Amino acid sequence: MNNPLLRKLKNFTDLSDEECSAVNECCNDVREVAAHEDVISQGDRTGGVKLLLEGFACRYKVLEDGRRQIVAYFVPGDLCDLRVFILKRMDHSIGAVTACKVATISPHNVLKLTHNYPNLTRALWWSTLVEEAIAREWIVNVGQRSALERMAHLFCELLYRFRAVDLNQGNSCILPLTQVELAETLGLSSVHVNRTLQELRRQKLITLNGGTLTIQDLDALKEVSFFNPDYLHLDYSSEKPRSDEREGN
Amino acid sequence: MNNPLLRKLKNFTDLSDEECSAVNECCNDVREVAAHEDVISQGDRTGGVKLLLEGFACRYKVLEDGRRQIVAYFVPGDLCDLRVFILKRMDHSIGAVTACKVATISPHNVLKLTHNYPNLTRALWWSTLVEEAIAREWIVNVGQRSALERMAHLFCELLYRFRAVDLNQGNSCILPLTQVELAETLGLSSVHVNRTLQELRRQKLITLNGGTLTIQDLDALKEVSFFNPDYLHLDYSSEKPRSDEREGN
DNA sequence: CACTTGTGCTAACACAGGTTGGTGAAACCG
DNA sequence: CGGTTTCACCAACCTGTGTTAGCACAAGTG
Repeated sequence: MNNPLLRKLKNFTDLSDEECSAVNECCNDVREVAAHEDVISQGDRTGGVKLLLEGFACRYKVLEDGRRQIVAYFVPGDLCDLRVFILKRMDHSIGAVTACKVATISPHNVLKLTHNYPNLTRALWWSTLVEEAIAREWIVNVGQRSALERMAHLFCELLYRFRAVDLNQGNSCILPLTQVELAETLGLSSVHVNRTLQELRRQKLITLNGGTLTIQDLDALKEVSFFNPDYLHLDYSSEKPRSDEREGN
Repeated sequence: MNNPLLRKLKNFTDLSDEECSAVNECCNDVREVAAHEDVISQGDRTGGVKLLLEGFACRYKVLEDGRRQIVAYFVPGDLCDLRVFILKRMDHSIGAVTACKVATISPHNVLKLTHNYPNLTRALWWSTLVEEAIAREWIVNVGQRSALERMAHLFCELLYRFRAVDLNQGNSCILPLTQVELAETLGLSSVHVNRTLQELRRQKLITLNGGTLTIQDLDALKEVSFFNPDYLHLDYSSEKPRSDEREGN
C-alpha cells in the first residue's frame, strides 16, 4: 500500500479494499511543491483538501512585525483540514519544508467519500481529532515546558507520527529542519535551540545530523519531556473497551 | 432566541425555523456543574457532545508534575468537540470555571442533525473550524508574543467571542478568572500576570475588577497585541466573494 | 468569634532564555 | 573560479519573566 493516508488510517480501524481504492481514486490530482514554497498562503481562497504524499510541510502564521510561528507539521498521510472549504479564506499558510508531493482532493470527492463510506468517514474524523489534540499539546508545550522539555517532546511526537505511517527506521526518522525553523516551532531563539540541541546530545538522548534524527534513549527522552502518547490516539486496540467494562452503564 | 449556539451559528449563516427547533430539541438534557468541577475528566470515556449554555468553562491538561495549562475557553454557545465520541477516552479535561449549565447532545442526535440538515451541518463544521483556528492562534500567542501582547490578545479574542453570542456590554464582558488561571492560560507566572495587568491598566487599555473586563481602548489593545480577528471567521458577509472576484479562476 | 482559605498585590533576587555580533564550513551560483 | 548565502555554532552580555516570601483583605466555616 503506497498511500500514506491509508497507512495512517489503519492505526484507527481496518479498511476494506473498496474503501482503500475509493480513497486512492481521489488522490490523482498530484502536484509537486518545491522546498520553501507555500502549498497554500494566508488569504487564499480555500479549495480542495490537500493530502501530503511525500515530503515534510508545516502550517505557520506570520505576525505583522515578521515573527513567525510554526503551529503544526505535516508528515506524509496528513490531510490539511478535511472541511476547510467551508471557510472562504485561509487564516494561515501551509509551507513545504522540503520538496513535497501533494494531492488535492476536491470538495466534491470529500463529500462523496464521506457520504458513501461511514467506516472510512469515522477514520477521517479520527485523524482530524488527532490533529486537534496535537495542537492542544503544542499549546501545553510552549506554555509549560522548558526549552529542553519542549524539544524532547517534539522529537518524541515526531517519531511516533513517523512510526504510524511506517516512515521511521527504528528510533530514527527524518528531521529536515534548520535550527531557525525549530526555533519558530518551539517559541525559542535559534541560539537557544542550538544550546538545547547540544544539551540533548551531551546527555546522549539524541543525535541529529544531515537531516536525520536518532533517538538514542526513547524512554529517557519521554521521561524528561513528560511525553504521554495518549493524545495521538494511535493504538486503537488499547482503546477498545476492556472485557471488565463491556457490561453496565 | 435563548440558545446561545444558535446565536453563534448565525454569524456564519442564516438558519431556518425548522433547523433552529431541531437544535433546540436536542438540548434538553441539561446539567448544572458547580464552579471548579470537571465537566469531563481526562481518561473518561467519551459520550455525547457537551454544549455550554451558561457560564464559563475551560479545557486543560495537567502534566505529571502538576503544572497545568489551559488550552481553550468555552463561552456560552461553544460545543466540546462535535465528533469526540469517535475517540474512546478523553486526553484532557474540561472544567467549569464558574457554575455552568451544560447540555449533552447524544451521538445519535448529532448524527441525526448532521444527516437531516446540510445547511446546519455546515454551520456546525464552521464552528469546529473556528475552534481549531483559535487553538492555532493560542500557539502563536504563547510562542511569539510577550506577556503584555499575550494578555492583550486574549482579551481582544474574548471580547469578540462574547460579542458573537451577544453576551458583551459594549466593550465590556465577564472575565471570571483568577490571576492564577490567567497565568495557566498564558504560560506565565501569576506574579507576572499581576505585573502585566497593572501595566495594561496603567496604559489605560483595560479595567478589570469584580470579574468584569472593560476594554477602554480596543483599537490600541488590538494594535499592541497584533490582533487580527480574521481567524475567528465571524463576519460572514465580508468573506463572500467580492463582485470583482466573482468571474474567472 | 477566631481560624482558615483564597485572592490580589508587592519586593528582592535569580536565572532561563534572548540579543548581538561574530566564525567557519558547506552549498550554491553567476 | 570567486562571491554569496545558508547553516551550525559560539561568546558576552542583557532582560523578561520566574521564584520566593511575604502582606492585606474578603469570604467562608466550625
